[in-house]
Amino acid sequence: MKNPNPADPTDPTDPTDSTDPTDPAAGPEAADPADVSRLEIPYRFERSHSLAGIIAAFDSLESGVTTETTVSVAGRLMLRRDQGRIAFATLQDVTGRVQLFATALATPDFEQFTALSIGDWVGVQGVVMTTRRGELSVRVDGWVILAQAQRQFPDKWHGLTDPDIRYRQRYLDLWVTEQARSVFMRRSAILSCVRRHLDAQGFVEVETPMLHPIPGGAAARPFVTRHEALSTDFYLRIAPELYLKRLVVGGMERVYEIGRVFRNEGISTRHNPEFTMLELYQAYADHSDIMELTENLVAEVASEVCGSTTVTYGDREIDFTVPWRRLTIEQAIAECSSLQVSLDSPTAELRACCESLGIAVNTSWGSGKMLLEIYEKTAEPNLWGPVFVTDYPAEVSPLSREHRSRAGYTERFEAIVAGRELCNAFSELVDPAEQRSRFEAQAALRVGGDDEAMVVDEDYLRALEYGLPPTGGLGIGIDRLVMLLSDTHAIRDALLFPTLRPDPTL
RNA sequence: GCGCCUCUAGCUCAAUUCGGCAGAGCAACGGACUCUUAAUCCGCAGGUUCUGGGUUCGAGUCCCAGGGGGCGUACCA
Repeated sequence: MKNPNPADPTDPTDPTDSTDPTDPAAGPEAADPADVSRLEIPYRFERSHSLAGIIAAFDSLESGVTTETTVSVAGRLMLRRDQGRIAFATLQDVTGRVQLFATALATPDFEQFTALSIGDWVGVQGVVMTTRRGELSVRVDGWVILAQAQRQFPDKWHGLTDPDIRYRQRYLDLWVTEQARSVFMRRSAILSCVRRHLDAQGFVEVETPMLHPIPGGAAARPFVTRHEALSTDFYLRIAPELYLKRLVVGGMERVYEIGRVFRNEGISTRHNPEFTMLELYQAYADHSDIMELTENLVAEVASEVCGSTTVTYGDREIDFTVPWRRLTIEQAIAECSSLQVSLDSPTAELRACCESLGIAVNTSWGSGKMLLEIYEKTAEPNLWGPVFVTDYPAEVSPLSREHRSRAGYTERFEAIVAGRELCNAFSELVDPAEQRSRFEAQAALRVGGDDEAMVVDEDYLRALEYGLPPTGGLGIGIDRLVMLLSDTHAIRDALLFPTLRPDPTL
């Protein structure tokens, strides 16, 4: 540490030099010895321990012990208990809280220390000790102010409850809402765990464009933006899928991307206009391989991040232990509603079924779309899971390969957990001619007014014509995974800065 | 987008069915206090009651319009 005593009286930059109230030459401006705003802010501070690190290292210290170990710590002052000639304060950093113990004898500029405000950032250096009551503390043998809180912090006990302030001023929420801190630390742990597992299996992380000349890879309304130099509109990507499969054509046999995708659709407890998607593609694999990969990945992440493959979600438990259950769409419908329907059912029967469920049937819908709607209405919200729902109709799966033994179906599956889709995956459609006709069917829907239908991507078709080997692909909504593994029920609680209407008062 | 609910001090909340002087705790500020744990005690200050209209002798409260947020719903992952 360059400057072991931040308040060293021999240090020419010591801020206390300029705040001597007895110095008549200082004039009226030097009136208040406790005015912290006059202290100089250093350019760096060398820290020896995080606060959790202090707790871990001195866990078993008995009451009333003063060690000979000097540490330096930093964080925000969150509580202060002045006691005359001594003072206690609670220092907090992202890892935890430790008490500071200051005395008029041991602490330089004691008066200024007790004038610190709640929320001020301080760096403290001193010996580790326990108080008579046994509270692990750092004695303030030296200290510097690292930043002033010029605005008042929220109530030290109640914190923030207004969701609007919590999301708009996340920088405050993170200090006063313990749960918010833990969710975001866990989110970070989940992401690094996912990457570690995929890397270990030989997957390569890649980055593909976010500005797409043609929106593709999903059915969603895109955001449009403009590149001035090229005089061209671009779309913010709604999925990286088609670029990742181009990379498999290019010989990158196992690729994944974790990144933001953008969909110009509604905001709800489960939807944010920008969200994080994991997509991966594995050459030579089919949907069964991807199912195994998915359940193993999620179970391992749960185990490492939550300590168990069984986690609590709301008032129930989710057991991610492998293998997960598998159900075809028809089986899922039958189990949840006792309706017996499939692609083989007469169209009139499917239509009647939709109408009795209150689903407004569009004339452009085929049997596949009606079957999917029936599934989404009757089964999906009632499946607790985790369960793989398989064999989606080709009509609603324009990028999936036909089922090897069931005509009209594809080798596509979704994992359903807590009544919601966690992932979407399939044996990839590799036949360029078939892909062209699926795109054209989508384009026809688009002409019919469906502005979420896909458009023909000629370059992607050209790539397929060079040859895409058998490939399995997977997309996982990372935000939803974070929600499931952190027991949060609104996506904005899993996002540091959820999309909000701009504050009209700013 | 639609429906319902909500907005009071920096923060958390009060303000008597059905309209009658806008208040408390914490924080801040001044003071006391050598082992506190949301420290305690004394004192002081703090308001465009989201905004704009209206009804009324009188509006935080009732009505209308607008704004922010929440929940549900639709699209969607």
